[in-house]
Amino acid sequence: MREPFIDALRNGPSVSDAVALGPGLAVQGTRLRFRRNEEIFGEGEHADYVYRVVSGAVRTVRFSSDGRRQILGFHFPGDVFGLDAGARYTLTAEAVADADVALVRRSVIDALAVNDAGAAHALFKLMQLHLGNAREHVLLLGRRGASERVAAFLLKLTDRYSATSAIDLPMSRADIADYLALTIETVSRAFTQMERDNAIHLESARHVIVRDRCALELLEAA
Amino acid sequence: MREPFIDALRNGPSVSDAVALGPGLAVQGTRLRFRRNEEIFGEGEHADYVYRVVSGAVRTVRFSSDGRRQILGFHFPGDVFGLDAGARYTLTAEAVADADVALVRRSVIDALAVNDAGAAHALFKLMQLHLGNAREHVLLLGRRGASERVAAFLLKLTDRYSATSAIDLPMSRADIADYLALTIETVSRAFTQMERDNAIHLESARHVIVRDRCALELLEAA
DNA sequence: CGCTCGATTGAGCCGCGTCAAAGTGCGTGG
DNA sequence: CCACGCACTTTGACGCGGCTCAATCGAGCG
Repeated sequence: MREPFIDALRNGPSVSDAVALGPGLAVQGTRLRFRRNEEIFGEGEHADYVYRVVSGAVRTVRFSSDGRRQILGFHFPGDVFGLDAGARYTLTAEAVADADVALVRRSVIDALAVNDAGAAHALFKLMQLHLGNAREHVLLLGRRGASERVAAFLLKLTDRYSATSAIDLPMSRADIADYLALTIETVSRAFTQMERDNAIHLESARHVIVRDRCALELLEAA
Repeated sequence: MREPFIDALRNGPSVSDAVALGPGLAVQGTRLRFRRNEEIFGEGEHADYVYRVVSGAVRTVRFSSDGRRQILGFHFPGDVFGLDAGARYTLTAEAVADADVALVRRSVIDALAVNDAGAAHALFKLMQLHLGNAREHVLLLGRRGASERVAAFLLKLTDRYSATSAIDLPMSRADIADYLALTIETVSRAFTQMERDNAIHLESARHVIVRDRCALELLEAA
């Protein structure tokens, strides 16, 4: 059993801090830093904490018995993760890039929800959001081809996390592939094809510039 | 805008009834009957009610712009649906077979949650359950071949809804295909192959008997 | 400068989708 | 009760999109 407060010693000093889990839902928490690919919590562990990304990026993952992995979601600054979970986590969370995360004891959250109906409602809203994301993910995997998936992925990133047309990808091609249920080769080919079609420009592998948003939206809908 | 109480007149008499949405979460509600393929609520409508299956079966669906549909889930007696949803439903619910459903005004639920922390917690647990199901669905679509998906589908049905090895399928091959993101032909071939392998016996198209559960589990994990 | 990991590109193959045609069961009406 | 019709299911032939295997390329870092 890992213990985040012990990790705090490994990862550097932790600070007590106000953690805003949602609108009207701020509680006292701790802050931790994780390095690239470091595990934040693992499937099956006691779900004693709820997390929020402060900086960097986090992925939530599940591994199949055959060794394949499926990334359930990427989480960026402001996103909450680990809230879904009963007694134990049902998935693993890892840092995609070096990340600062805030964490709050679940017991604190539970106590707050009992006394504060507004807080309980905020938690419910968060679950709605996560459920909606999971549903979109099902749609993405169920009813779209490779290039449509990649296009949808890029559009989602621009909409949520970037004010400009430039996207910084903190994750590898392997991460993208395991999120979209494709292979790295197929993802790479989709990027290349989009650049040929002048829909995007690959400044580098991890830095994409959206040239023609409409072209991507067309691809996504296909 | 459709109004369930008006539907009630169309569908027959409705009765006021205690509706148990979860452990320690029973409220006064109404009961309605829907016929096979009838719409219970549609994507985009005001989400004024939460539903629970009393008898029969219900599917939740989303349609793509290209006309393809994805079934997000099947709901059987005891299952709650329509709870996820903000102001409006984000998906459509239809009766797979003739179904009795209980419905409760969302305002009643909200009011209950404000005053009763236990009720709020029960609602949260329901959302956790739904989120877990959606995640399993992502895993199913992301990392499994056709026969593995069908095997997983059958096992899920046996585990949840059947005490014996006999499964009554209320849904068509098209429904199964749109849930598993396959074609009806591929689903049909998977069934046939399983029967050849003596894993199941197809008493009829809608009545499956599991002969070798281990074979199915082996297929599922593949 | 060279090593290593990640990304790209290419060739070939396989599983599932597509198209097409029987086959089956069930409800309806004669 | 039987005959018909329609909807659903099954089966077959074939093509294509994405996976596999393999080689090359490129960038970050010691």
